[in-house]
Amino acid sequence: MKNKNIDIYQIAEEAGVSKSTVSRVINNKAGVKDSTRNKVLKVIKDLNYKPNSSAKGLASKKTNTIGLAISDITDPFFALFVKGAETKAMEANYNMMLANSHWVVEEELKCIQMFEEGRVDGILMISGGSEKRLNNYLNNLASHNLQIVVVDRKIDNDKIPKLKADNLDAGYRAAKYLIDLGHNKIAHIKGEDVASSDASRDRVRGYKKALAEAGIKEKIIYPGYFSRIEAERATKKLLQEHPEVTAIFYSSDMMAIGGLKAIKNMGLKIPEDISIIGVDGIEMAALMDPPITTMAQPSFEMGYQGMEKLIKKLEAEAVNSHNQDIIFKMKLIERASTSSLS
Amino acid sequence: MKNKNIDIYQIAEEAGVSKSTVSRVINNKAGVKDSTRNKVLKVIKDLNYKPNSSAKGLASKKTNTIGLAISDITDPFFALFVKGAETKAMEANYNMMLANSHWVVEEELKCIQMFEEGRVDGILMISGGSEKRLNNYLNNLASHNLQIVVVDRKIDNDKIPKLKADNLDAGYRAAKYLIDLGHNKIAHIKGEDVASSDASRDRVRGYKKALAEAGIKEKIIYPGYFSRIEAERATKKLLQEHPEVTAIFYSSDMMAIGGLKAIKNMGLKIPEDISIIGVDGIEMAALMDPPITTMAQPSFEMGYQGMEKLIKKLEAEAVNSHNQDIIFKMKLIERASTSSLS
DNA sequence: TTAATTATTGGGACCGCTCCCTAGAATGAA
DNA sequence: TTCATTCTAGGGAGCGGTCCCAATAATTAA
Repeated sequence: MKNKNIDIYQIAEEAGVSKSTVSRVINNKAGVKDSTRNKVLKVIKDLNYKPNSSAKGLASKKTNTIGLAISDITDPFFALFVKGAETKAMEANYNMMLANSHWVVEEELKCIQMFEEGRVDGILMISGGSEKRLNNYLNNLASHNLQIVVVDRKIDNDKIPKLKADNLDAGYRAAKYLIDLGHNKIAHIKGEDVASSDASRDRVRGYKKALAEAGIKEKIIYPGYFSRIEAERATKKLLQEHPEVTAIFYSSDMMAIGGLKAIKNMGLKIPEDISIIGVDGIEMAALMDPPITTMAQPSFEMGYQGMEKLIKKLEAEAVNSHNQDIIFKMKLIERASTSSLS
Repeated sequence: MKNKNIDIYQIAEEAGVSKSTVSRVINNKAGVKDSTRNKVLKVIKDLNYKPNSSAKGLASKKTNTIGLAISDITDPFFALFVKGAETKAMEANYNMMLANSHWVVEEELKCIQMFEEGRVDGILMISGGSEKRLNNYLNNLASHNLQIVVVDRKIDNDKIPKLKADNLDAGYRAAKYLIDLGHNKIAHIKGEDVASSDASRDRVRGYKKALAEAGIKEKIIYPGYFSRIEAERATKKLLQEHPEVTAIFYSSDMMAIGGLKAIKNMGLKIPEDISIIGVDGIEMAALMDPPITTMAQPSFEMGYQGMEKLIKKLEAEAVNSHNQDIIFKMKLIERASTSSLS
């Protein structure tokens, strides 16, 4: 019933050459007379032959696919990241396996394990999980010969290149921006409460640094857990407990959006009464009323370059020059949610 | 230098059995004494052995991965769809390859071709491309033994199960809802201009049907190309040319969001002056000011069930009962962007 | 207890492709 | 024209599993 797929032997026979020659042609290797090559190429085309990737992978130990592990594809930041990674992968003729960890470490682990079965040549991972598992990655890299590139993750292994946004700088500049506008009662809604997100922690540090530099003593920080809903609640609480606040720096745009709602609901005006600024640069922030000022991350670029670096490592083998980390600066996008203190 | 991966032979030797027995254990097949099984299992665990998927794929003609072809991962609707599909895949222990076609047919084709190299057991595809390529899918399914499930795509092949949202019904109910609110000057911003999107076309038909039923003669339709920006423009034009309009039905939430901006910019109020309703049910629509009423698609569910059907087909082989199509009804979510005509 | 069954294992032929090694063809030098 | 070189092309041994079939061990029936 099932249609047998054509294999390299059939091409060889049809073209009147050996499978070795066909293999050379497929892989574009030297040592084949042009006339022979063309003949084979024609047969391949005519029969619509597609080399079996499992066989190829088995024989060559190269699958030409890379595994991408992320936390949540519905998060606009990740989505853009994936798009960037995918774009580069396509360009370089790589396939991409996607695994969503839904923010839970167990699933993250499950993903990596799937990748370990020799399905991929390398792994690009971006996630904000706990540090505890880092050992595993070390292990994986060591025991299996998988190349790994991580994004926004602290890991102590110089074989693993790291890309990251400069979160400290982003936090610093966001707060500084508010300060320069004349604010001095500046609150911060941070991401995580516990120490599981480097990004959040660094942004908090940046915020503190800017305030310290400006001689502002009071640091008002509430946790928003990177959740819009939580941030909405936190904002309400914050504003009740600190009615003197005139500006809020949110560790993500989604949280800023939640905050915006809370602020409006309290009858306050943005930016007249409260200025708000977020982080991420997702499209949604620009569509709010008012559009929200933000520190934008180059998500697409991060995905693209992460994939690029991974592929380079894969293809360059020994060259160790590909192991330096890449730091991305965020970009301030001024919109109508912030204004100077009048 | 490279660490040789352990293979089935090493497990066999270590456990003092043959590779056949190890294979049986791995695949959980009957005919192995419990004591033997446990012994092998222990060795596998101790050595952290992971069967090579390429070898497995080659020998068994089963990769346990499915290919997902979508148009744009950064579109919230697709993202949720992917999440649903991914969730089901994980549950069933399948891997997922992701391919983004960026809305261009050429890339869509490229994706399929990658999938054809025996990397996947089946393809789940959702896209609004042109019909012209359908032949290819027929071909692919016929010549290679790939299972295919399509979403929101018209294709004349009863071997290919189709899932789709009931777009006609959605268009009908959206318009009907507006009519029931007392509106009778109802415009529609449709998706595509050309005949390339079934979804858009069906929604237009539903809109027309509702108006016809209500005895409303004048049908005001402008193209919005499923683009926020375009819809913003179209809305402006529409309102200039038809100032009598009191309600607009957009073929997508993103377009409704664009429209909302245009309407506000023209100094009109929503819903006092103009009621608007979208389609999709993306989170963003709920966050606008005012929150936008919409016909929500069960995107996650569609992804989940699409994947489920595909996997069932894969594992049931001959059983043809898995070929019926699945139709999803959309759900009206009333929000503040619509109100009755006063 | 012994023959007849049945439950467990081992052996070996592929799966479709890569790659090393060798043989034969073509080309160039002497 | 002959011999040394350089090109091309073919042969065959894996890669790490699956799976059918035969062999051996354990059970059961007679």
